Amino acid sequence: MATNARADGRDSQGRPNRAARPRPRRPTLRDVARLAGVDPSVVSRELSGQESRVRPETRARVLAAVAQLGYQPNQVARGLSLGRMLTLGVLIPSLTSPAYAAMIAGAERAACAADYVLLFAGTGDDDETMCRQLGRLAHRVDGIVMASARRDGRALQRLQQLGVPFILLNRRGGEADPCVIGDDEEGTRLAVQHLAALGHRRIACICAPSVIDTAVRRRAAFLEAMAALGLAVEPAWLVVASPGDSQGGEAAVRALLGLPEAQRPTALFCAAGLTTSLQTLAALQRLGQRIPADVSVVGFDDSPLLDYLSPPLTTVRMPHAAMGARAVELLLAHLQGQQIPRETCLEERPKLVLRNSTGPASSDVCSPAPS
Amino acid sequence: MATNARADGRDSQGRPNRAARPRPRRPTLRDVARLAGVDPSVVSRELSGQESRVRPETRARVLAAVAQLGYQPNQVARGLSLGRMLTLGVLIPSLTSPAYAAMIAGAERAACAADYVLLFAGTGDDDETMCRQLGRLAHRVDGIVMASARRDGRALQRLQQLGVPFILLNRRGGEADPCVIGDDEEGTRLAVQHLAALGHRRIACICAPSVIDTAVRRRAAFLEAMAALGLAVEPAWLVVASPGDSQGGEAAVRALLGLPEAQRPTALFCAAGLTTSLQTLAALQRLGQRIPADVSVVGFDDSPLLDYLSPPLTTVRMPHAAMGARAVELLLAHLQGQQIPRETCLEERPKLVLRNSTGPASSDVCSPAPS
DNA sequence: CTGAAAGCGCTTACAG
DNA sequence: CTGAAAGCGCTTACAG
Repeated sequence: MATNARADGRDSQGRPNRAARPRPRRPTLRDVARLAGVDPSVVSRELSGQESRVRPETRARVLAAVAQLGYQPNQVARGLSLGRMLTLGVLIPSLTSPAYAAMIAGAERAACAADYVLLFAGTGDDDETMCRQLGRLAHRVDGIVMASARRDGRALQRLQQLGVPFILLNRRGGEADPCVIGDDEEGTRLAVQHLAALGHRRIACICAPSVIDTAVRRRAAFLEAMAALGLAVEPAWLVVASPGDSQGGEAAVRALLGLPEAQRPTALFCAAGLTTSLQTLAALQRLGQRIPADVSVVGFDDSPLLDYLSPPLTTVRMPHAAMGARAVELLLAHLQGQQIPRETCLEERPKLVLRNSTGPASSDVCSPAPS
Repeated sequence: MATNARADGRDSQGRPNRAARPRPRRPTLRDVARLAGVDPSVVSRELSGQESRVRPETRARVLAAVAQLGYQPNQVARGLSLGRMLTLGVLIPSLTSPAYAAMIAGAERAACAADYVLLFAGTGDDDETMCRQLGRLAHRVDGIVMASARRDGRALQRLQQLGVPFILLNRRGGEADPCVIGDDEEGTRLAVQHLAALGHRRIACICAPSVIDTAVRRRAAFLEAMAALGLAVEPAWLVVASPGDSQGGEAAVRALLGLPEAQRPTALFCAAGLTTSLQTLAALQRLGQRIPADVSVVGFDDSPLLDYLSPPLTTVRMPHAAMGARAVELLLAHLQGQQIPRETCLEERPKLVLRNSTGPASSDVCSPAPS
């Protein structure tokens, strides 16, 4: 380390930390009123933007005083008075997951635009932690965005009991729980159609377990898309890999590769998220498969880092940031008394980001590709 | 999409959204007091944990009332009364950068442990946005953690003027600004020593521009480490790549590869962050270099995804989460009137995560490696 | 040990 | 248009 830390909190000149100097009292409404020679309520009215409630002459005095003191309203006091906190809570499984990080970034942007502020709470997608964090947040916010794809656990129930307006993000709820989800069905369709267009007829789907709401929807959409293309699906092609399992991708690959030659898929749609996709890719290569010559792979969820893989991985990119923003916008609309739809599926379409992990089905496929 | 959204905000049974139902009024201190038949101040004292200020008999009544009503104090009112908000603000360049996401995760953990809550504001590492977000946060928080490695801009000055206690995270400030940084010097040393131990004598260093505080420290530490090993450093081996520049890695590699054979580095220490490291790796391979056979590479900042690169990239891993946690802990200590050091360098050491991007210096190196 | 009062900084009917 | 008052939900001296 370059510089010595001084444990006495003073710098080399012996002055106290700037941050430790007595904090100047912030000017209040009353300070402004006194300086302008009016009643505090006048200042309040002027500042709340209620037009023409105040005489121009008075207003000038007030504004001058505000400027002179650099007055900024205390939002906490304002919140207490209004019975609103001007704050939203956001529960998030992981700040280090790119998908959720993107949702949060979008949420933050939307909140900022509405002059709301966001309180975050990490949950590790753990039910107990979610419940605890809900309790912590509930009393400081006007509404809660609960991001998670998990359907099990008691967090949703807790949320309902809390009496705080909320919206779910990235999962569906019961009949009365508003939610925002991405169009995972369309994303799945894009992946399957792309693979089919390359001539693949034996396509496997690696999905997360059914407690993950997105997994349920992707699996169903996969089956639908295959059926729509007239492609049969062997039960063995539907494999489950838990996103938390560091061996999930490998186990899935082994199961698939262990199938009799004629039944072995030529393409994999790995719908269980980024980590599992990477595991799958690595396991395939470790087991001697060339990608995409021997087997094509499409993953779910994107990352700029994917460009640097070899081969770079083709993936479905969801509009995560837009989802986060939408959740906040809807919650805010709801707080203002507007009706909001129970389920909102983003109209921003998922995109297939083409890289190099997919190619034409190898020629030893029994039947020719459909034109 | 599978389900129809009903724009009227009612479910298929015509009931209003759960979230739209009239919000039950939360019980207040007065409700508890009334139920327990005591004065609100008694309840307040009991709940603030001031021991033995209340008769056991009374306490029992109060606690029963609290339990019966499920009372939870309104933290905003509490904050207003205490003159504290029980809230910290965190400015962060990007929620989608793994390094900052990790710091934030650590910060959140520490805040949670102290019953504080965190307000986040994204800045894009843009000075104007930072200033704006500071203004937004300043009046709702007891203190601010400003995370960023940038030294330019007016955000720090703004922060100082605001009069809100603060701490910088991942950069040093002026003589009076408390900060928390990682031991980038040690991280750099690890990288250089590792490379030297493999027999490399011509080691290049790709750094971010000098407005990035960590870049300054890494470059200096690189020079020191090289000198300590008795290794000369050609000026041409010190190359600058801006983390924001999508071509930065490639340009650096071209410059280095363009050097006369005898002067060409056999190893690269890419200290400009994850993205630039990946660009560098890709550019090297695109230009026909085998890694590590022709050239060894060490990157800065880690990610689980790096395991899946080919070759997997050896990197320096900084204790980002611990840094974030420490910043919060120190700020909190400071808020309680404790003196805190002006500069805190994490004693958690950086780790060198060995993967496969480094190997012995190729045999055509002029001089043998030092034992 | 307990109660009554004042106050944190703001907002909003309600009178002038 | 402006002022005085009451109140948001809590805390904390100050008296009993």
